[in-house]
Amino acid sequence: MKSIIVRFAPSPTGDLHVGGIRTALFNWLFAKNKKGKFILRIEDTDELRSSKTFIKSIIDALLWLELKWDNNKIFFQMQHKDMYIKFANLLIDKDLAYPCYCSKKEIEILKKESIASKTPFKYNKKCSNLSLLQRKQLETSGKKSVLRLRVPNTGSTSFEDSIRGKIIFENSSFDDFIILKPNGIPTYNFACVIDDHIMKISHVLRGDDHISNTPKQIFIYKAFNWEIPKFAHMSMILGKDGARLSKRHSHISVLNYRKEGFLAETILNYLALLGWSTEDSQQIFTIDELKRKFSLNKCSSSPAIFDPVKLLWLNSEKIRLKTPEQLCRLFIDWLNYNGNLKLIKDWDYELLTKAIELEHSKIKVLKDILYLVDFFFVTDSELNYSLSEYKIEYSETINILNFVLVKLVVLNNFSAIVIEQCLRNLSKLSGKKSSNIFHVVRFAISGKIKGPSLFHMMEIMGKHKVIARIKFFLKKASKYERKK
RNA sequence: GCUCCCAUCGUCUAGUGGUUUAGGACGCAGGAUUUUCAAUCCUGUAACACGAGUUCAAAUCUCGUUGGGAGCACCA
Repeated sequence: MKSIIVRFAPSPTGDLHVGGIRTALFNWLFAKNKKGKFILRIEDTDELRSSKTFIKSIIDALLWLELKWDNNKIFFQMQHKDMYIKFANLLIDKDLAYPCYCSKKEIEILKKESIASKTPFKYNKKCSNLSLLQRKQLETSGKKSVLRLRVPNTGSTSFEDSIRGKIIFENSSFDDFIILKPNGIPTYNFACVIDDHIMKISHVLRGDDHISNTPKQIFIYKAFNWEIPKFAHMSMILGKDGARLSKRHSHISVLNYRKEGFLAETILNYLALLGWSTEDSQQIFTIDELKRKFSLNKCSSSPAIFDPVKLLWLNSEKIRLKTPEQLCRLFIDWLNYNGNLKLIKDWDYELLTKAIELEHSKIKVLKDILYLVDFFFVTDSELNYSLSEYKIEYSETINILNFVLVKLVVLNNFSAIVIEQCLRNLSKLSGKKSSNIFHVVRFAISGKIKGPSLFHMMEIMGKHKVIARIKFFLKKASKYERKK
């Protein structure tokens, strides 16, 4: 059996967006599932728009998502310019391609004419039958040429798409397209075929925007008499407005999701769900499960709209599956990635882990941890009391807190259970509603009206800090009241 | 304009002629639980684009209509 080799071939003309990552992911999953190879090829033949920055960001994104490519090296097309010319010469020798001396301006005029007459543009083959002598004359007169492929103008070309089934094109709808630019650099379709051939690519898995390139590429395969790989075209990912993500929303790099605190495996899991599914509609997968279960015939042929709300849900599910220790590590790595590690430089990691455990169910993105647990670590005066939502009146608040203080000071065992008992007793003793007591204490020590389980939060904070906080709050409150 | 692709709840999808009063997930609404916020657990909400045909039987097959998308570069 032929060995399975696939490739991901981005052009470094922009950051990798979710559409690009999905293509990479499906190729990678397909390779892993079939125990094949996954190759990374950078299609940098567009000299004008390609940049090193984008190459770096593409590699960074793949590394973050751990979509590792095989052979431990990256193929750059521009490092193999000579190879394309060699192959092109082969076609000239067999007269399957010919140089064309028409200038860009001449072609422009032809195009305008075809628009005016409402017929599709096709190159008029003006240069297709020049004699060798004529070519030489044009060349010595300084005329630049491109290389065009001879395309059959009768019959049809078809291929069996692994996702969509048979797709047929009439050959007459194609013209003799350009395979080599005047500077000797190949055009996309030519370079793609040469590379896929020399890399022994067995399956070409890409976005369905390439469907109409496929017959052109088949013309090239046939000209060389090469074996044609299997093609599979997956549906596009669209934005909320139903427009293709890769164009109008192209500024959204996947690395942005990293910055926001999404987990790499969330991105992969979610993207896998866009255009692929299992019979039981399973939603949450480990990466190993994805590798094991992925198959092309479960890929959908209709486009999918990217839903950030579901992505967020999935991320919180993934986060819930982590241990507090793992999350703490992930959080630190995330701060480090964003250059914000200094924000927690005085924080005690052991306390942080406990705090994370306490608020685990509320964390949707890593970013959330910061504002969810910061009150454990900041100094009393750094605490921002959000008074706007605070409901209980001043005198009552002072009253309760003074009671609480007296009770807490004498507590030897400052564990959640004991604290709870203590505060509930206080409620009975004083006749004050327990919910009021809890509310007031919560606000005094955290500055918030929402938060983790009160008694656990107090236990973790420790007796010393809890008492100090309450005292600090009382002082602050009395000042505030006097000002009023 | 030409060519190609696509069409099930708001969104992602299951479904490949009868097992379907169309299943799951996100979302949304209501309830239970709870010291708050979450989480959790129930319950509910909502779809086969339309029209012909094939068939005893169609979301599923065929054709047409409509709608959406992509491609038509000396971009990839």
